[in-house]
Amino acid sequence: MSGRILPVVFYGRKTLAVARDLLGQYLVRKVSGRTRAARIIEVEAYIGPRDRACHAAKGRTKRTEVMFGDPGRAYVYLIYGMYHCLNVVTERKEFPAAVLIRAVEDESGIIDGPGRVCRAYEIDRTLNCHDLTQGQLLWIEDRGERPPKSKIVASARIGVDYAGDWAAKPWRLRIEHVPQRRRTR
DNA sequence: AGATTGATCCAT
DNA sequence: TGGATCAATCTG
Repeated sequence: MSGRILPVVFYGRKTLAVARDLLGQYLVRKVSGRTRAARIIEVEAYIGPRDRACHAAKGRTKRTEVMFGDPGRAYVYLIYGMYHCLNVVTERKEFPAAVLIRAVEDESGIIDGPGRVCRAYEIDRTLNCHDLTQGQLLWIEDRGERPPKSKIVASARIGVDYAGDWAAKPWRLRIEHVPQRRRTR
């Protein structure tokens, strides 16, 4: 099974459009000679220097630098000293924005939560800044399984209460028929 | 509800 | 250079 590797022009668009269009696409990971793929079912958008939930709102630092660069790169960071989160960089160069991959589905079932996705697919900071458009190590491809717009449900982003008004933006997108794990926060 | 865990960032 | 913070998850 294979599909069309998403090119730079896919990523270099408005972040919400990229986020929506990433749903149903396949995250593909090649590690030690084995290739695995998982369908993306939930994402979150982080959009620009004014979005207080976006790491780049704190400025351009070594960590956030990749978000200011070319679209189609991976932004991978360590959170709580234990888990990794995978984002894809969007928009034009110099405009910091990204889409967080929050949940996927593969033959083993649903992998819910960005830390679990990275753990299951062996994604860590060695892949930070990785070019997702080259079909090597890690990429995203279109297998023609994108959901209709009517099946996408939007809600507030998770774990960004510190972001004031920006926390309420409905920038978390999920394919609706996929059951959601209960969350207490 | 509380513990875990370490890189990062900024104020002391 | 220390210490608060954190796009999370696991165990109770």
